[in-house]
Amino acid sequence: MTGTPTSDAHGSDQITSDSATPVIVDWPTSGIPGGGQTASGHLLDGLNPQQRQAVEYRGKALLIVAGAGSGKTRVLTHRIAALIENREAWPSQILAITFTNKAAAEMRERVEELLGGRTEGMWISTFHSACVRILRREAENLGLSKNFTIYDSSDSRVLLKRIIKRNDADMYGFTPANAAAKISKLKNELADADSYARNANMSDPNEVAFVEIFRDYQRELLRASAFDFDDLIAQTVYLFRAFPQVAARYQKKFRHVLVDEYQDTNHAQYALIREFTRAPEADGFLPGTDEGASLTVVGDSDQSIYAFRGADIRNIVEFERDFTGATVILLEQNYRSTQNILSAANAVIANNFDRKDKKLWTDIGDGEKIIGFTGYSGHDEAQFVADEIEKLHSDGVAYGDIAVFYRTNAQTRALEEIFVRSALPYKIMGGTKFYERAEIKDAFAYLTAVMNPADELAVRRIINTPKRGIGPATVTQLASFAENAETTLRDALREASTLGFGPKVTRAISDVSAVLDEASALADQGKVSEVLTTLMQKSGLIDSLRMSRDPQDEARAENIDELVAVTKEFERNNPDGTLIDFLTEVSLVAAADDLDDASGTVSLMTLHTAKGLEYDTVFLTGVEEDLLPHRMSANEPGGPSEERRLFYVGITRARKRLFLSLAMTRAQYGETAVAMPSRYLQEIPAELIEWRQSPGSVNSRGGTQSRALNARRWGAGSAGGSGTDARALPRAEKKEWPNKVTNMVRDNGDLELVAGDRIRHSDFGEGRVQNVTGAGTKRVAHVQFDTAGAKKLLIKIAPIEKL
DNA sequence: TAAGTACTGGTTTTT
DNA sequence: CCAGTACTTA
Repeated sequence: MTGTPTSDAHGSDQITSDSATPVIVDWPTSGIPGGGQTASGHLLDGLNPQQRQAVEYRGKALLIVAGAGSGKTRVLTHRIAALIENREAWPSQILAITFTNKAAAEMRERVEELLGGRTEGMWISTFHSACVRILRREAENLGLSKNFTIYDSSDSRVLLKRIIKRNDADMYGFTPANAAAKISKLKNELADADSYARNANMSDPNEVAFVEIFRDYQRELLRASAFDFDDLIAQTVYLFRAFPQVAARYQKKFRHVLVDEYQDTNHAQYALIREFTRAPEADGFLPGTDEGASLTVVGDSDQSIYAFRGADIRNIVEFERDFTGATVILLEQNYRSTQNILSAANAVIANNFDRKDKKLWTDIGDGEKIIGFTGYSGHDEAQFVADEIEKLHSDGVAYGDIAVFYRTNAQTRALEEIFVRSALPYKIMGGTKFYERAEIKDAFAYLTAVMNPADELAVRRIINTPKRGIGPATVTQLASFAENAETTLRDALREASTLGFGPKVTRAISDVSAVLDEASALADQGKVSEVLTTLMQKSGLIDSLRMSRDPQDEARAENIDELVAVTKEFERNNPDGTLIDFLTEVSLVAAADDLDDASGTVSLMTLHTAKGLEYDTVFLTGVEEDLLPHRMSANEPGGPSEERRLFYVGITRARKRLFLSLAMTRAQYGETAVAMPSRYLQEIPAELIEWRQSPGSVNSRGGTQSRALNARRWGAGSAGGSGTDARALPRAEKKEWPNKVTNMVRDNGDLELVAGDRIRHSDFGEGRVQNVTGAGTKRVAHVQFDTAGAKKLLIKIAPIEKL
């Protein structure tokens, strides 16, 4: 222990309170390569020479260029474990930063496994969580509330919408979405309204309007004591720069900083890393003798897919220049995929110019060929995916080892419809749907209003939810009263009786105010779930949903019950957790629950979400122009290259089997449009793909002769040959394809089916029921169709009739 | 003020 | 196709 008065004065005991960790000035962080090699011996077992080097290297800066599947997480976790095991660092001196919550959770788990616990005090988190932690801890030193709210992008847009309207800036073509994008971009560059204004052409009214919006936006955030996602990073950087003694505490604490997915860091994140690894300044009491922390970054510029969000590929390309004396280690051996899959990936990515040539290789053999399929429509494609999954499953492949990828979330609709019909268990990953539902956001707004009364956005959201007769006019009056009295909207509610509203309105306002006060008192004693239930009951929200005659409101009430269950779960996991902790977690960890219950189900996700994951079998769907590359990025500089990397990321997720599929027509905005095969498809050597149905053999009018030939040729080789070929003829006669599943019979009610029944299905024609399994609404009919092969159908919603 | 209707326009990826 | 919006009416 340094035990100096200074560290106490600055509360550094707070930082290290989780253990008796000394803030050691002369801790041996570097220059002792191999110190205690024996101790980490088992940590080197099974590593190849490059991986081993990456684990053992000790120096100020290390860049590990890790190709897809080359074991980077393994290297990173082993490196951390070795540092601890060799007593080169305490757990609390480690800061490991990942890009997603999922990656952080996985890393923690694996380090824990290697060390048998002993990760107490280690910071393994995302950029955003780490920054929130620091900002909450330091907020009060800076005159900010530590109860600040974190605005997600939709909150930002709501706020911007009001500002734009107020400023009449829509005249200049500003929308909440484009203003938010522009502001986000600037914040990622560590620019603020003033610095932007200095460089902007202020004779352009457009620019003036924007600067105005930016300023107002930031002012409103401050007034509400709120940070948006980008602020979390940028404000932490500002904090460190403005208060070197605060920065020094963290610089002394963290001796080893490790950053995953370094290619996806933006400028603000880069600056933050620089701050963390800077040598701490003398703080007036202690000399600034310490060296900066050692930095390890892992990345692969071929997997940079977040440039659209400000990720700066130069951060990784210029790493050696930025950090003098840096060492670079290259990991090229792939332990994940078959050679066929890697060859396809290598061939595709080779088309990106200005990249360092890098070739993934494996010694596990060629494996199966990539399978290609072209459907008539998105539904046809989805049916293919479902059929193949069923086939694999009956061959013993677990659903949990299968994933389906797509470029845009809109593509899930067709997949979902077919999967539900086919009774395939699936889970959509990363779709933060639950937390985006209106009723859930309402519930959060109540909690937020309790935690941070200054948050006007939250108060506005709940003030008339449920409807209590407080209309926009009343809200505007309240807000302008607050503005004039230089107080908050929340406080204005308390003054309602003095503001001359009608008795009914006044009463309604005071009631809301009282409910918030009551909950606030409760919040001081902990128990998030009690705060929530109180709010939901006394505000009348839950009752209004239960009483409603809108059948959907029943489900909404259930969602709120579900949220209460989430808070209880939170209390179990965090006995000391406060309301602040809960709200922080949910605003930052929208999709972390994906980890646990995804087993036993097929995983559906976007290509972006897929990064960092791997599956035995991968279906990469919608490999079409305008989708991949997406039409929005096709014309942007660097767009097609980034989309190619996205494709590359998708391909390299597959361990054993890769399916590439596309459709000739794709439904969008309710209309069907003709789709073209993606340009990237032809970058894959033809001999690597076995086409079940190639793009050339299908045209948009339906089946063709060549298609039939083709289908027979490939169909003979594939197991069963059930679906695809046989459907060619009946389908070709149809004028329209079944791309509007929603319009069909959705509810067969209690249609009774037993083995032996004949049925007719709108797509598959006639067939005989073999078997019925499941119960209630989940009854599934196993049907042998005359022409379309065997299918599983969810009886309740399948478009079928009994004959 | 609230509820209901007609209409628009927008649609990439995410912490 | 959908959500969100503007406009009507009670």
